[in-house]
Amino acid sequence: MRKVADSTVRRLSLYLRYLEEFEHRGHATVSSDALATRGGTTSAQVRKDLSFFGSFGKRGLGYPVGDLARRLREILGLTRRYQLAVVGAGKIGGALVQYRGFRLRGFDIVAIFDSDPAKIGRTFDGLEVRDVAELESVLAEQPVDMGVIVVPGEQAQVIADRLVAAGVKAILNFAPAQLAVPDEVSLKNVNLALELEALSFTLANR
Amino acid sequence: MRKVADSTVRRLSLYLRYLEEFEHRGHATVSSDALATRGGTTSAQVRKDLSFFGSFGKRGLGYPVGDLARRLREILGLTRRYQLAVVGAGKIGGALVQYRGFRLRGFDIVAIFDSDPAKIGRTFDGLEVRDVAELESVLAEQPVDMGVIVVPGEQAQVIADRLVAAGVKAILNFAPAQLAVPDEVSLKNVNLALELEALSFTLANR
DNA sequence: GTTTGTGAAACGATTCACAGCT
DNA sequence: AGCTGTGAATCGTTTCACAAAC
Repeated sequence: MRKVADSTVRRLSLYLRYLEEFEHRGHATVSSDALATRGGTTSAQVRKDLSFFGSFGKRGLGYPVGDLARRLREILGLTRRYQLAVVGAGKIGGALVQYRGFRLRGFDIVAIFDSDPAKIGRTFDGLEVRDVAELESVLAEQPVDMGVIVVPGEQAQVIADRLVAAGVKAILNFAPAQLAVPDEVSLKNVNLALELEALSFTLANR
Repeated sequence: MRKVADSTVRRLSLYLRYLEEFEHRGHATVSSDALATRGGTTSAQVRKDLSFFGSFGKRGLGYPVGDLARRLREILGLTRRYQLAVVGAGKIGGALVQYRGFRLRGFDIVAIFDSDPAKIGRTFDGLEVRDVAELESVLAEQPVDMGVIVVPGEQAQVIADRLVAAGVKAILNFAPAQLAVPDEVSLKNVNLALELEALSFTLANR
């Protein structure tokens, strides 16, 4: 498959949400312009994004809401569920486990690890915190598709290496660290301090 | 000031962190190449990014670590502290309040709100959850620079409007919603489901 | 008449490459 | 000799504009 820009993929996810809204409101078709207005972009952008994957619309009519939503789910790989392991049972790690939005969209957190004896054995939403020392053995028995790293920055690379060795093919990293992973593993970073600093920049440069 | 690309600002934040590392290790100067290697980018990129704001280096020598870090803090607006209000005292909201990383980098959460009577009056890290009905009166007495929205998607726009009316100039939005804010208010979105779906896309299209 | 799909044009960001300073 | 600062070249993304389909 041709290389798809990250920004394109993000917009596809958004389009899918908007389509679900339109579907819910009983619309049978939707125009690129309607989708664009909903998402704050342009109709040309919507059509370019979609045309990358095929030709889904009817000229003069627009796109069939249900069909397009289905196709986007296929394209985004959302026709199956994903198993996730969270490493780090601190405030954020615990919050992620208990957050229902992930499950709702097909992502099941099936394991959570920590190295702190005070946290091991606690449960979040019925999920017991396991000793991170057992990461390999737990994942051998219960394989996961993605790993979520929520440990301090210094420990993040070691955890990433262990997740990769355990067969994880995608990592969502919340630690403020620049992780190195093999090419075949995909990596996304969420760095909250970075977002706040970007806001700070705009406040300082108005 | 000329328009600065968002990607540039993100890299400046990263450069600042790397400079702090180099400073900590006692380096007096650092080359664009050293910074680039540390951050996984190119030396030309580093020089372009910096040259946007001035000429900080010495040819043949590199950049003075301490001076450049200071300048980057000025550019990013990090020479002052910022007061933040969090709206939504659920799992994520609570986790943010208790997360020490923000305070460490100059962002103080001084108020947290929720509409759930079961949560109002609870404290996180000594900070009492206030009724969101009191948002305007609390912020009138204790003004904040930034608002953090951690409420369900349907409520996010109303909260954004109220924060803006209360004088907030920057918003960090965790709700899965496309918020409309006036031009003079800066907005950053963090959408975790979107990140997971981007990972899902790469898994589905390898 | 409406709206898609798509080449072409415009724009923006990154990389190249080198003159100029230390 | 080493490394910055930057104009020029390249690359990638977005917008334009219109022929084709309904």
